[in-house]
Amino acid sequence: MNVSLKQIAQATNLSVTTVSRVLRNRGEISDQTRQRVMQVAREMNYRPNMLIQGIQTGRTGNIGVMVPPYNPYWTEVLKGIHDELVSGDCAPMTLWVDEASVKTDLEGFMLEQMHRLIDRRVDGVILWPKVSEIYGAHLDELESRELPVVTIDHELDFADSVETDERLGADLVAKYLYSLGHRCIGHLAGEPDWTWARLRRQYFEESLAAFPDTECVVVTSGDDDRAIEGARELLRMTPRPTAIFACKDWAAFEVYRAAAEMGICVPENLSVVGYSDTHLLAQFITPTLTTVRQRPHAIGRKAARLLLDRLDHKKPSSRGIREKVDCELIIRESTCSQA
Amino acid sequence: MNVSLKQIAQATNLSVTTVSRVLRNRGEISDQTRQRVMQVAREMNYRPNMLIQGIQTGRTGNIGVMVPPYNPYWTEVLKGIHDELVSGDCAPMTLWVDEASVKTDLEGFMLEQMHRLIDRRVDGVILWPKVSEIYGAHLDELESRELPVVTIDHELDFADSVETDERLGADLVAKYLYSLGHRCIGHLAGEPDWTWARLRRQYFEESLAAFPDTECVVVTSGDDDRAIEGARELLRMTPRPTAIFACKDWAAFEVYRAAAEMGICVPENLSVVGYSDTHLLAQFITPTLTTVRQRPHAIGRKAARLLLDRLDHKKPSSRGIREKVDCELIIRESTCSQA
DNA sequence: TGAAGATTAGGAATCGATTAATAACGCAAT
DNA sequence: ATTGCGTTATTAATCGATTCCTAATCTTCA
Repeated sequence: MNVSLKQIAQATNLSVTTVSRVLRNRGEISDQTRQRVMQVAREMNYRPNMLIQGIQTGRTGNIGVMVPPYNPYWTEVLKGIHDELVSGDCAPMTLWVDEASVKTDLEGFMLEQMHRLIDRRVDGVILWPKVSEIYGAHLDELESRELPVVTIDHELDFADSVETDERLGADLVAKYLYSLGHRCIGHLAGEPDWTWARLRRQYFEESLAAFPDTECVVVTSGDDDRAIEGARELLRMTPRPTAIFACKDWAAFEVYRAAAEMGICVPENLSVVGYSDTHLLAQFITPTLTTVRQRPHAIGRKAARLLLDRLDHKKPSSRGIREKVDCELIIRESTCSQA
Repeated sequence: MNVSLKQIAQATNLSVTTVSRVLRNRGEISDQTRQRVMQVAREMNYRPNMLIQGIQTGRTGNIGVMVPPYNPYWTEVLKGIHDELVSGDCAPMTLWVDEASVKTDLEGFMLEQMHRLIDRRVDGVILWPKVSEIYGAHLDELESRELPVVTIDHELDFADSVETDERLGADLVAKYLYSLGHRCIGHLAGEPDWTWARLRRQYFEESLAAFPDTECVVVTSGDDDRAIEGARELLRMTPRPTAIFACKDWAAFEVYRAAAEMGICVPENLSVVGYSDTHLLAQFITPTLTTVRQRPHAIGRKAARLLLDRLDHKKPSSRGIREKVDCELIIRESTCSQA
């Protein structure tokens, strides 16, 4: 069981106040008293009770994190968040919202999860929301309580945000494919509910349009399960695209499968580019995948940093800080030049 | 900002006591008063303060989770823990201990992390420790405070544990490879620091020994980075094993690489079996990998359940409950019969 | 009308810790 | 001996909520 100041006070024949002042290093205390308290505290294995500090100062040192289904990318983001929070003497409380496993009343469940965080008096929240979820009741709870919020890969008007520099990523892919000689390029886009999917598509179209004689054909893949249908659709087009930029590595893999079905060789007859550089996937499929490597750990760190700064009132007035994290193109075997 | 009972009391001209009794549904309250309080509480967006309940009842509803580096398997375990805790109105506080990124004083860092949890007064802790870390100071902190502890894939004498039924997994692999005609079989073992690695090896040797005319050659791979060396070593042996059982999917992949280097075809000249059925790896490498599928989500759930039961004193006296979760053999392309 | 009984609401203590204000204490100077 | 100063420790209030105990109502019936 845990030891309280009272017990230390009894053991030392001092008042609770004195013990508190010793341990917090406040006020004048004689050396003798100080050392006696310190020693007894150590012997009794005393540890401060942050619940109390939470009540008194209004700061619990806990940061809520609400994320949709886990995946390798998000695991890295979470690690980044963790590392930065811990370095600031805070701790993350991570709750998941798995759309797939919540059968009914998704909004209700999200509200429940948010209340779980609020009831525990988290100092702030890091969110990874979809556009379709923006106006949910759970966000009102945050806003009305004036809890600092940071979003990732998405923007909310009342919150700060961190995201990959999508413009840069799109530029890298467009420029690279163009340099290989590709002119008719397909894009397998993600659900526009996701900010990143929308931007990725928009910027890619813009980037490609900056090069002469290029054409961009877009198909939206929707759910992961149906990505292969989008891939088939792209490959049935005439003229057939000589390269496909998939909105994420998983979708790129579905392009591989669709191409295999139709007897199209990657990369000889079709160059494929993914996005994320998903661990265990991009490097291990055949052929290995050319992809845009994001920096999820850095993104997580930045999000946490932003939140900690808010808590310390380092950015008092400004609302809606937008941070971008860079990315790079990793060239592997799935792309080659087009004669 | 958050609303307190005091503010509701002022708004309704009642005492804090009465407001509390209404919201907690204790004692006799007139319908009129009850409804007035309820309405005001709703209007003011009141939410209970679990910090207070934590102080008073000694239960915060937070469960500490301490894990080493993230990987797909662990992400699933964490999700299982989360799901079960949430269903029991608790929340996980997950802290990582990444050996690779802690340069010096790993033990000190683990103690720090444990203190982070203890200072926040978690009700219990779920651990994934290595044998070499068992006698660290951070575990003493748990034991001396009598905090309920559940370990995963590992056993500590003062804690409950949940792990895959390694005996079953070893049996499945041994029986299957034997049935394919393999007699000389290699095992690429993991560091014996890990309980699972030790058991996996031990049980596999035992299982295989139960079949006539079989031979099991074992090489310990050590770190992930050096798994390929172990694989090479196995493949240079005479007689060369016709099948290799790798302690985990990642190691199996290294066997693929070593085999490729030496011009050995999988599965024609070498059958390979992995362990875990790691998402994104086992299904996507060529050839797809025969492997033992574990149930990490179920393992996580069970661990959390065990802890919640402890908290409710459902298993008062018994110490060291050992739960096993079953597994199954997923047969894919990396294995074939040996003429 | 008055007392017993049933309702309903409030006061005070409690949980663990912090902090402002105050009370003892020793010591030196007058 | 008394005043005054500086040092050191204690009392009391506070944070938000709960709970035991008590007080103030209102009924009801003799």
